[in-house]
Amino acid sequence: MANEKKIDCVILGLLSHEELTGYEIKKRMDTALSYFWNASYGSIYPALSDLVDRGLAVRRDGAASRRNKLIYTITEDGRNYLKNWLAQPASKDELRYETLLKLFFGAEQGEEQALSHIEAFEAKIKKELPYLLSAEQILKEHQNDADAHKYYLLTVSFGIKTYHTYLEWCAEAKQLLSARRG
Amino acid sequence: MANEKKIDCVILGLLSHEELTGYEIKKRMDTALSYFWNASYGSIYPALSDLVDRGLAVRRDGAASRRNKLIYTITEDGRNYLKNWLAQPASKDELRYETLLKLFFGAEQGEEQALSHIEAFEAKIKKELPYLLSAEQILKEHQNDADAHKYYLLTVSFGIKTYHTYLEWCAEAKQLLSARRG
DNA sequence: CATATAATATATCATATTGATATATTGAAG
DNA sequence: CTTCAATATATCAATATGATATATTATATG
Repeated sequence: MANEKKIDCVILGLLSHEELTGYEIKKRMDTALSYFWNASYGSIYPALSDLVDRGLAVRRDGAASRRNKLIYTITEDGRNYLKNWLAQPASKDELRYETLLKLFFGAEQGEEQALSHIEAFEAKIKKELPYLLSAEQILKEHQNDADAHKYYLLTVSFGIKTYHTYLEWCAEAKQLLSARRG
Repeated sequence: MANEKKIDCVILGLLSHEELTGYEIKKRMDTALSYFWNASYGSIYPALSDLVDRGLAVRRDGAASRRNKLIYTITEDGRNYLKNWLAQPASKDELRYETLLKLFFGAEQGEEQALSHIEAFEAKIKKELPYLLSAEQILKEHQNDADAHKYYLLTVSFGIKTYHTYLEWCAEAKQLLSARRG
């Protein structure tokens, strides 16, 4: 055990909520999960075929309705596989912030450049925050509709809290760097 | 441009501060950078050989002093390569938090398990926080010794701020889940 | 109504990275 | 004088990214 591929688990997790196409899975990833998890088409599509081969998901041809849409549904085995993975402690939580990395080596670049990295980061966070806030709004309203909403809300509130902290840090960091220039 | 491998840039960045062995690079990564960047031996050692081949670093045999220690130093070309990369905007900032991922799919596992994921996360953060706080202390005392310290301090304060927010969130999340049980 | 554009949809592949493991030396503790 | 932890380099299968190719459908615009 504990050898589960992450991509299989995320996909099964999303399929545990609803049946989806590969494209829709990527969209969910880019919206609902993007502030704590990411995946590319290059891992999603092969993983979907693999999950079908292993009987953890089934593929249905949605062509009846329109175009070559392939719809995936989780199986009982898939649900058990997911549950087994969920029962294990999280093996890794990590950040990969290129902004922080560039800032760490700031002595090599000077304050102007360091400042512009912070400003770009700040702008990115300010742009994403409204989406999280509106998601929170909607989730709070429909809190009792589905059990999944409660957990979704927990992760959204994590995102909102950390994003606010990021903005606080940006303000302080900018001040610290600017002050030294004057 | 903009095709720089991340691993090359982190290594050159660390070498811009001081000459290091591959093992020491990994150690720096695991301590000073771990809360915003990570890398494995499997990427460090091949990258070092590659950097030497491309003239961005030089390898010196430290065997004179002891054992088969290979010490790496950044070259002028290496420094220029680093500066060029630093001048470009950060291409990606992302989290990869398995804890949040498992929590997102909480409906499939129930509140007990969700709670234990949060508790494990909380414990991990509480364990790491003191290291950041002591680093902050030391950096503040030696703030003016080297230019690099100022930038290091910026990233450390980012870590401290976000970790405190994580702990706040943990408390709220635990309460939310526990309240519903009673 | 034609057509340009954006969104939907699947797929592949070279390149990058992880995670695990193997091997050996050195320093410190008991 | 031996065991244990730390130092040190290295490799490799498995995994994931990032970029790109291709085609269809829906929508907007002159």
